Amino acid sequence: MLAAVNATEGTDRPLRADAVRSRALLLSAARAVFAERGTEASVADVAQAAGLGKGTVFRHFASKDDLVAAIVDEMLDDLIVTTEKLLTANDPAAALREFMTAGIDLQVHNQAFCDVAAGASVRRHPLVRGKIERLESAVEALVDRARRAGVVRDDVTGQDLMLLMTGVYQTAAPMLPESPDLWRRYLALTLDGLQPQAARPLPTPAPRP
Amino acid sequence: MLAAVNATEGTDRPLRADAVRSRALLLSAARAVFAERGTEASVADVAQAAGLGKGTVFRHFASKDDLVAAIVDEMLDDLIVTTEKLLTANDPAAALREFMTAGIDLQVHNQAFCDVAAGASVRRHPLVRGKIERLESAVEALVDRARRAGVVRDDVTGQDLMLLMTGVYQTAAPMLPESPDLWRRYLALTLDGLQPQAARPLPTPAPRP
DNA sequence: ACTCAACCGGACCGGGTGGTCAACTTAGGT
DNA sequence: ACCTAAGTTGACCACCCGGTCCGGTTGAGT
Repeated sequence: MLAAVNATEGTDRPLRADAVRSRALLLSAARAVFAERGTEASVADVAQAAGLGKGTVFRHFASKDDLVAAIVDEMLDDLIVTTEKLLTANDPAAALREFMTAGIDLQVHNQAFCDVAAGASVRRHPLVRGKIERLESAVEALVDRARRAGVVRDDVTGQDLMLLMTGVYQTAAPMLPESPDLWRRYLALTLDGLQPQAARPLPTPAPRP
Repeated sequence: MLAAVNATEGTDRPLRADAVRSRALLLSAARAVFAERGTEASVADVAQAAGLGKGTVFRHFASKDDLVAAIVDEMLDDLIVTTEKLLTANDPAAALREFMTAGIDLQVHNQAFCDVAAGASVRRHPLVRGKIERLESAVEALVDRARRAGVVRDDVTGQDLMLLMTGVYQTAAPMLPESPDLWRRYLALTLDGLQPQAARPLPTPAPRP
């Protein structure tokens, strides 16, 4: 009933050796299954991929949402590290382009991240909310720097960049099986639209944060 | 078993009066339900909205896919008419912009069309495939005209426009409840990227049709 | 070696899906 | 008025899902 020993360990007694092993198998399997089939893959599939029973999943994670959130959390950590590294890069324009490339590439290779980027309900999970906010501030800083360097139009915001990252992917997504690199075409086109030279006034303001 | 009297009528005996009425109620309900909740809304929900039993749905449509296809077919007809009308408009640049606006607006107000545009399986339905191809040629002609008038970069294709139409919507989609007009921002940004003046060479060719 | 709490597994539950069917109702030609 | 084929219905089926639970297993402190 109240066996909520999930999330970060260490708060309670240390896990037994077999439980540590199961947890690792579970996370690894969930990473693979959610990457391939998205967050809608079933708990039973994850359990089977881990070679464990379905009940074991719910021993380690109170709900499927918690399991998904744990995996998404990892992915966001990676992207945050990448993005914060880019904040110290020499070329602000290249840094911005590389952030977009990294974000889209992640979606191409990870269906679960597509779901998150496109607004899956796991976004509302407290663990994930916090990470998204941290990613947002890193991206905001990235755009600030590019704007000050005059390499992007000055009416564009960090949130715009986040949304465009998913939008560019979604643009190419229907053709993904036939043209796995098509997203680079639309990324280039979008980056052209972000140039200061291309700027015509935008009709709708960026939404409140 | 072989009661496939669906699709266009007239090939078989005329429908009985009550069947005509039921079919109309069904189509009308399906239009509303799928528009609001997408193609994943259940057959039972459509039946209830029509005030009919679930069995009646399957008398008129052999499968849920066929029902969805019938509704999507109607939507595509509307968009095709709009697009072909724009082929005779005076301003090729405005025509192109209006096509994008119409396509995105349709997605905003019709969840089922979002699903189709984003690659839902109903795209493979023969009825829908044909209509999409007809829409594609109309859009191709629209882009040709704009390209010849020099108002869009010359490396852009009709398929690009189709994909960008859904991409722009998807870009703004996560913010739709809070900012229902945000898509206009990203449409403007994308149109800026489509200007000949903004053009830098695209890294990936358009996919084979 | 013994013990017991921690752990595991899979049958099971309630709810939802697309699809089927036999019993009932009804339209419409005679 | 009547008869029959067409139409309607909701219970029913098989299958899937997330989540629960209890009986059997096992790790680890003694």
